[in-house]
Amino acid sequence: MHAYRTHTCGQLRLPDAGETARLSGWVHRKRDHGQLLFVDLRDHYGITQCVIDVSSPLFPAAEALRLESVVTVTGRVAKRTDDTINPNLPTGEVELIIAELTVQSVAEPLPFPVNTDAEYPEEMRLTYRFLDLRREQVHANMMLRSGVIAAIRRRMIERGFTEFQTPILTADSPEGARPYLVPSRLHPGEFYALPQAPQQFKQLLMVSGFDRYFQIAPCFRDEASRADRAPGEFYQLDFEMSYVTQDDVFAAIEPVLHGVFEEFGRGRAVTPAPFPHITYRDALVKYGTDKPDLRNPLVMHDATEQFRGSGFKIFAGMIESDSTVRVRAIPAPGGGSRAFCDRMNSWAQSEGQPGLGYIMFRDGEGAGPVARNLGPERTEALRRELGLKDGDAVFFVAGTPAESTAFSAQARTRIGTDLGLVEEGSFRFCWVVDYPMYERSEQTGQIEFSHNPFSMPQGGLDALATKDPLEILAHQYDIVCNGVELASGAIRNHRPDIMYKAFAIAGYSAADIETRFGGMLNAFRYGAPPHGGLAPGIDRIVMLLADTPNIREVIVFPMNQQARDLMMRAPAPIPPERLKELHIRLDLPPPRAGR
RNA sequence: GGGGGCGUAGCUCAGUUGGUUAGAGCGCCGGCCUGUCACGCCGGAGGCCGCGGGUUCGAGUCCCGUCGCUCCCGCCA
Repeated sequence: MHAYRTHTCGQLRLPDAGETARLSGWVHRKRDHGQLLFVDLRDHYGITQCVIDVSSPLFPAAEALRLESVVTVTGRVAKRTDDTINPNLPTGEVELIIAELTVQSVAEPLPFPVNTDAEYPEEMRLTYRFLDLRREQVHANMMLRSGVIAAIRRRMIERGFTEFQTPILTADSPEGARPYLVPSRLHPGEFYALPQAPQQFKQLLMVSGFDRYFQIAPCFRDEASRADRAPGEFYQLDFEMSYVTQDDVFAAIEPVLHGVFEEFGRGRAVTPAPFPHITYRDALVKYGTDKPDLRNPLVMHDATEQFRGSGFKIFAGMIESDSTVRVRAIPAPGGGSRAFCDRMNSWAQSEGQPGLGYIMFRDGEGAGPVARNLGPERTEALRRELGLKDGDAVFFVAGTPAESTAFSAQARTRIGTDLGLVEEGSFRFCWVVDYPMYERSEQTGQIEFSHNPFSMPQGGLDALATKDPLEILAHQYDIVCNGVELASGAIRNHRPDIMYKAFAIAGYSAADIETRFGGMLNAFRYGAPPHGGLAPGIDRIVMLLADTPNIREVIVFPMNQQARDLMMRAPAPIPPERLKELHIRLDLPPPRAGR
């Protein structure tokens, strides 16, 4: 008989009754009846009830077992009597009668229980991640993640993509986030950088003629974390294609994402391909964000013209004094009660807003202070434009884009949620397209790239030469699911002449470009195919499928919010002799010292 | 860098307008229990109330500072 097991803890069934079996696993739970003891033994595959009574010489040893100790038990598989079957357990029709018992590893008292789904402080969970990972939900999340990655890989290969491993130790490419730097022992004073994304490598692979590349790619960024953004490192499904238009990229990835979400979505509805397209500009008007959650059916309208010169002096005055002010109307079907409107208004005030204006529709006309001041004609025009009826309401958010766009998005979410309009149990995808190539920095007032400097501007060199930079759109797109930005991508700029011009507009000299992107730019001088791609975030995909807002629930060994690995204790100081070998001396005091 | 929330037993939490000896559930230790499956019953141990300072006759509670965790803004093409 095998030293450790003949079956897993999830394997035994009624037909095995009468056989002798050996199981190994963790003591999940014990139920001690004094002269009769049940031990639930758990491994990766499941739980099997083992039983022993006082007639056995092993009984005292079994009674003394600690939760989470690792044991091997051998014995006869017995059919349970009808009244003791556990229908909640796949192995619940049988139990193992313990005849031999070996403790392989003793567990000390646990810092927190493993056999519950209760919530525990993250600090504790991360410090003892190996215990946390034994818990059912977290364990299942990691299996989900592994399955998703395997399915992605299979589907990409089926579609003719080739997987490559691009370098981890590479050059700093200072166009985006702060990189992690790695000192070079062989080259004093010089540093490698960890890639923020394999961006330049994947473009170089297109220039190298491989046509279709992908990688489950680790990416490193030394930036602050968020609940949905891991600090330090994360993974992307990075891919790139040659001789493609934007629509070709969409058509290539939609079936992969749709298929993966169908495969792992446990019956939740998935937007059928082709996914809808929304321009960046439209998204801001209709949803107040470029990450719209389409499960919420509410679509905002620009109501600026209805308020211009109207009797509702607050908005009319704002519109008059600042030409960028917009009034957004958020329809609220079924929201036409005083109680609901007051509640939304109080909520807006609790968010630091002056309030949330509204019109209620009843008896064929608008009610409330806004309607009174606006007058029946404009009110009726609004009602018709928004398709509202008696019992409905419309809310208004006014202001410049900078001060009101984000709040309008919050209000749309709040109103849709409170009215119970948000669809549940579904994945709603869309493409957000036509991002602006440039924007004006709010801090410096300078023109800068709004999204990705590698994007091809729509209209090419001609557009760069003739148009107002702020009017130029890029072949740049995002894919959004349920309000989560899953990926950004672009048709790339593969023409050195257009690159020089594009960077010049953002204030970079030719020498800057040579320094920063010289490797890739040089490659473009020897025949570069038009190409483009996308990079969906693996962690975000698994978060959506696992239905968790916290990215650490889908990463096997995550760091905490301060980018510390509490289990492995990283980062950590380095002994002086190691630093010396790396030609590094720590001269500067820590930022907080000496206060 | 900035803002919000939290910090009481190993864990989850309660703790009144500031008032005697800071509680409960789970876990741990001991006892009882032969059909449970979150087994049940009885008992016990376990606390610098994050840390420092202040107000007060008296602080878990109020004030100031600080540290830690977390969420958000900045940041993340």
